This record gives sequence, structure tokens and C-alpha cells, in this order.
Amino acid sequence: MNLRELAESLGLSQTTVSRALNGYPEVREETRARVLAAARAANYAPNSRAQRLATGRAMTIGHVIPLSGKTEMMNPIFNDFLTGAGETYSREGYDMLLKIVGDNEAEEAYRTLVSNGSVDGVLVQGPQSHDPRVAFLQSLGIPFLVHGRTADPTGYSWLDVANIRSFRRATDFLLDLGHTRIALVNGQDGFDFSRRRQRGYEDAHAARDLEVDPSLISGAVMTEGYGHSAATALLEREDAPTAFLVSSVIPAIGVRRAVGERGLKLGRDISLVCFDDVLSYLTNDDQGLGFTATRSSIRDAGRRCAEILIELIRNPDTGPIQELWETELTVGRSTGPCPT
Amino acid sequence: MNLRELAESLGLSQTTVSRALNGYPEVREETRARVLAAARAANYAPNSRAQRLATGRAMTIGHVIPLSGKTEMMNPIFNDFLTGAGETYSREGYDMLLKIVGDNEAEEAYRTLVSNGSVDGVLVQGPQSHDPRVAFLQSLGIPFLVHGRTADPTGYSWLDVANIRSFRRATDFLLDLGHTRIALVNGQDGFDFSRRRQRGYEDAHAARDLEVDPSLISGAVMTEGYGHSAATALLEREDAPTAFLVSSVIPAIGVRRAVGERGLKLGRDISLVCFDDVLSYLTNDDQGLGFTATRSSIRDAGRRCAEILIELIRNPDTGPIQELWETELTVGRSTGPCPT
DNA sequence: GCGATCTTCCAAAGCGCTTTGGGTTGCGCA
DNA sequence: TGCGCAACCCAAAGCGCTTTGGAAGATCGC
Repeated sequence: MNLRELAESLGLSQTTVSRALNGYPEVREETRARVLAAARAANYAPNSRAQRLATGRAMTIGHVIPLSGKTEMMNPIFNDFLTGAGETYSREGYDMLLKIVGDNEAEEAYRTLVSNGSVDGVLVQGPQSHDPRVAFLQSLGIPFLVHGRTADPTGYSWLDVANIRSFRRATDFLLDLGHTRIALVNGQDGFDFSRRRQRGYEDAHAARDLEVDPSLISGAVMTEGYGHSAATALLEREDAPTAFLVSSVIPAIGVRRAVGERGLKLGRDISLVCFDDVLSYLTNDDQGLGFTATRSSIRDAGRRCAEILIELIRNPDTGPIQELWETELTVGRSTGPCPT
Repeated sequence: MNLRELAESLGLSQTTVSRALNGYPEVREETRARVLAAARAANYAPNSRAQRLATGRAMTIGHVIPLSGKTEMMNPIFNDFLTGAGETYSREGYDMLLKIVGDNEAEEAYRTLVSNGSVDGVLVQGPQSHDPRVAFLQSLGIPFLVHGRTADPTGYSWLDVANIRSFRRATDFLLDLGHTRIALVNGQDGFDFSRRRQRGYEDAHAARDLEVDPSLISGAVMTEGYGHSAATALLEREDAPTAFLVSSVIPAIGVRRAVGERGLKLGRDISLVCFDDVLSYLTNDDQGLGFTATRSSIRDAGRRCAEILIELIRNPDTGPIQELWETELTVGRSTGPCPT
């Protein structure tokens, strides 16, 4: 069943039927009702391929996800981010086009996505400090929004959490508890959030005239195993840290495992603060993991990112939209005063 | 730049240029080379909307993901599944359309996806034992593939792991170690994999004339918190189990937390076997979580599911393709003989 | 009662591609 | 020389929708 057939069956022109379905005013309400009823009865839905060709709009937003490095994994927090974005898309009538590509194929993927017109805009996740994608997308002239920021966050739209303040706050919290040797188990090097978080950690030390021991800082893909191995190595040292600041609950779980294996107890012998993205399957509340954490919901971020991007698509002339979210520190059972 | 302009600039007809680009034989190799060079130089990519309208193929595969129940979360293992499927899609030139919908909106989503022609096939994840989607998709007459099975797995295509054998094997392993009170921390009720896994657990008991204590069985959305609360409740009992059989590494982490909180040690006081989907960020090898597990890579499953589905799309007349994967048991550090 | 103005509808022209159904051209062969 | 057959290329007709530029009929003011 297509528009022509539907129009014929109603004794109307395609024009009128199309207008009736799309809510244009040039059609009598009575006729509109007739059309809608017939469309429903015939289970008619306009062919979206034709619709998109005719309108020139793809009604689709692209997410290009490069598999990171050799591990070739998709960042697990993307899961919740996509869920949030997907909610907005469904509500606004957009489709989500998800493209999984190798590490170096991202630009090519964006290029074809744009030049063959299959998306109206793209959502960029996991930006590096110096991410070529930003300039590249600007040169392509397509609306895009970055979740996160680059080192120079001007001239394009983004939404990010205040990573520096967030980690400064967390570090201050541990310093206030008397910890002086605090390990930073960070995300992978190169990602801008990692840089900013380290900056927050350093700022907190600097404000108290404390030296930072660089050997207490490490960064990698945020797996459970990484948290475990990093913590194990650190805890074996003579001058082991008494506290850990961890960039995600996933490696934090690994840190806890390492702590437990050495017969130590979190919150008593070792303190841990982590960044909590409020992952749905790793709840960090009182019933859940119970880590002291600075937190910001990645799913909410996904929702909001999608909203902003759609706004940018609908109004191509609006300047860059930038939104910075504060995080909140919640005290769990994983922190306590520095043992003496 | 579109086909007409490209053709004009070359002094050729659209037909010839189109054929040259699409590899048809009716064009001289020399001309083809000229066309390809010009296309590359002009950075031309055929408009996919027009292409799809003309060919009638969407070159897109739909994944409709219903948020489960009140928790409204996307199953975290979908992440790796999508990664695998996405690899195949990229290789085969297909796009992935991801649609996140509320629990009851799945059918509607499929219906519009199909009737407006935006997908050539759909991949169904997380089937219930009696899943209305199967009959519904059959009635829509679109190629589809189910990852998993329903209670009656006939007449449609699917790929699944041998859940019954897998859990029977795991249960046997624990029984062999002398455990008799084995808790089953299963997935959510209603999902067919949960049913089959319980069946395997029961079969193993029945084969040894052992009674199953139904109070040792529970099922829920597979979060860390669920594993923790289920294990906590069980361990508080007088007749606490000495072993746990857990449907995913995520709740297994929660079980381990509960065990640790009670001052017990996994592999010595309490044994744990879990199903390991080989999640990329929760590696369960020797360096990783170290759980004894029956395992099957969900990412490989995603890859293969996509392949089969594309095969079904290209050859609509092939009968149902069904593939059953065996799992392998690997012994980690989380199991040991039943303490006496 | 009549031109002006809405209201309501329509025919037809795209959108940018694929594909059908020919046309040329050049070559081998009798 | 003339015929048949490849090889190569083209014009034009869709694919199913939106949208422009009217036209016909109803309504209104005076």
C-alpha cells in the first residue's frame, strides 16, 4: 500500500492525502479524518526512503563508534549513553544509526555518512584532547555535538561534566581525611577527560603545596582487570598508597578485588573514591557497590546530548551550544580516615 | 555533487556512470577507470536515500531494544553483541538502526520499521519463552533472526548457546566437588535462557536423584546489586548454600562482594560458577575475574548472527537457519571442594 | 449580484538514483 | 561488400514521496 493507492481508494489526490497525513492546514478537518481513518485501516505508513529523498532530510542521527586500540572494545558506558540518546530520538522521531568501525576508519565513516546523506547530524563520543574529528566534521559542514570536550573547546557544540572540579573535589575529600599518598587510576591516556581529571587531582595537591608522585598515576582502558592490576602493583610497594581515585566504577571493582586479595578492607585500610556514571547494571547506591563517588548520570547526558543535537539540526544557524554539568560527591562505605 | 553532474562533467550518461560505479560489465574498463577517478576526485558518494528508493533495499538492519520492565535498562551484554554485529555490518555494507523503546512499544516499533521500509531485516535479542515478537515478525513477512530461542524453537531462524547442557555441566562440576546445596542466581524470569538454565540445573540434580530446593533459586535483572542481595539473603540462612551458580559475571561480582563482606573466601568457603559472555571490559581470564565459568563469546554471537541474517536477507527462500553453540567450562579460582 | 478572498483540492515537477529497452559502433566472417 | 554479433553507451521510465503553482468552488462584503 502506497500513497497513490491510498489516494485512489479515497478518491483524492496524492497531494491532499499527503497534506492530510502531515498535518498541513490546507485540508478540511472532515477530509483529514477520513484520510487518517483509511490510512490506519490499511495499515499504511509512508515509505521512509521516499520521504527522505523528497524532503532531503534523513531523520537519522549517526553514532560512529571507533573500537579503541588493540583491545578493540566498545566503551561499556556507551551502553547507557545510547539508551538515553535513544529515548530522545524515539520521542522526536529520529532514527539512530550506529556504526562500529576500526580505530582508523572513523573519518572515512563520517565522510561517507555525510556525503551520501544518510544522517542529519552526528554525535561524537569519547573525544581525545586533540581530536581530529572536530575539525574534520566542521569541514564537512554537518551539525554535530561532542559528548566531552577537546583541549581547546571553542567553536563547536559540546556537553561535558566538570571533570577538573569533580576530581579536585574528590581529591580534597581524601586529603581532608588525612590521606597523602593517593593513587590515580585514570582512563586511557589521550582522552581529554583523563587529562582534565588528572588536572583536578594535581590542582588539589598544588593548592596544599603537596607534591604529586607521578608513579602513583596510571591510565588505561577502563576494564575491571586494569583496576585490579594497577592496584595490585601499587599495593605491593613499600610506599603503597592509602587511597585510590578511580575514573570509573568498573576498574574500581578491580581495585576492590585487589584490596580484598591482600586481606585489606575498603573504607578501613584503603580508601577509594571513583567516578560514577550511574550505570544501570552497576548501581552505586547504598544497596549497591557503595563506593564514595563523584557522580553524573551518563544516561541523562545521552538524553540531553540528543536534545541539543536535534536543536542544532533544526536550527542550523544557532551558534555553538555548550553545556557543563557539575557532579555531586556522595559518601559511601569505601572511604575513611587515613590509618596511622 | 550528484550523479547527473558527475555524468555531465565526464560527458557520459547517468546510466553509464552508474554502471561504472556499481561494477556492471557493460562498460569499458578504460571508461570505468575514468569514472572512478572522477568520482574520487569530486568526493562523490551516491545519495543513499535515492539509492535505497530506487533499489527498494534499505541496506539497513534493525535492532529494537525494549527497556526491560521498571528498571528500564538495556541489558549490558547487548553492548558486546552490538559490537560484534556492527563489525559484520560494516564489512557487508549494511547499516545498523538501533531503536530504544519502552517495554510495550516493541511491536509498534517493528511494525513501522517494516511498513515504512526502513530495514531489510531485524535482529531480535533477549527472547522470552513465549515471545509474541516471533509470530508477529512472521506475520510481517520480514527476514529476522533471534539471538536465543523461545520455548518452541521451530519454524524460524535463531542462534543460541546450549544453555541446558551448559548449566547441567556447571552443576555437575559443583556436585562432583561435593557441593549439595547449590544456589541458582539466574536471569530474569520469563526469558527463555533463564528457563533453560534452570532446566540444566535441575537435570543435573535429577540425574543423581537429588532434590532441588526451590528456595535456592532466584531470578532477576542481572545487575551487580541483584547478585549481592540474593547472595546476602542466602548466606544469612542456617542452611546456607556452599556454592553459587550465576547467570552472568555481573551478578557474580555482586555475589563475590556479599561473600567477602561476610569474611568468607571464594574458592575456599564458597564456590561460584558463572556464565561468562566474554565481556570485553570484564575479562574473566587468569588475570581477570578468575571465576570458574561456562563460557561463550557474546561478541562472536553478534558477529555470526549478523552474518546469518544477511544471508537470510539475500536469500529469502532459504528455510530457517538454526545454530546451536556449545559452551566450554574453564576452571578458575572461584571453586573448590565443599568444606566439611 | 458580483468581484475579491478564502478554502479545498489537484496536476505535475521534482528528489537522485537504478534499470529497462533500445541504439551505435566496430569487428569477424562468408 | 554486407551481415550478425558483441561491446559500449544512452534516453527515459520508474521508485514513492513532498511541494509548487494553480484552479474550482464556497463565502463574503458592499
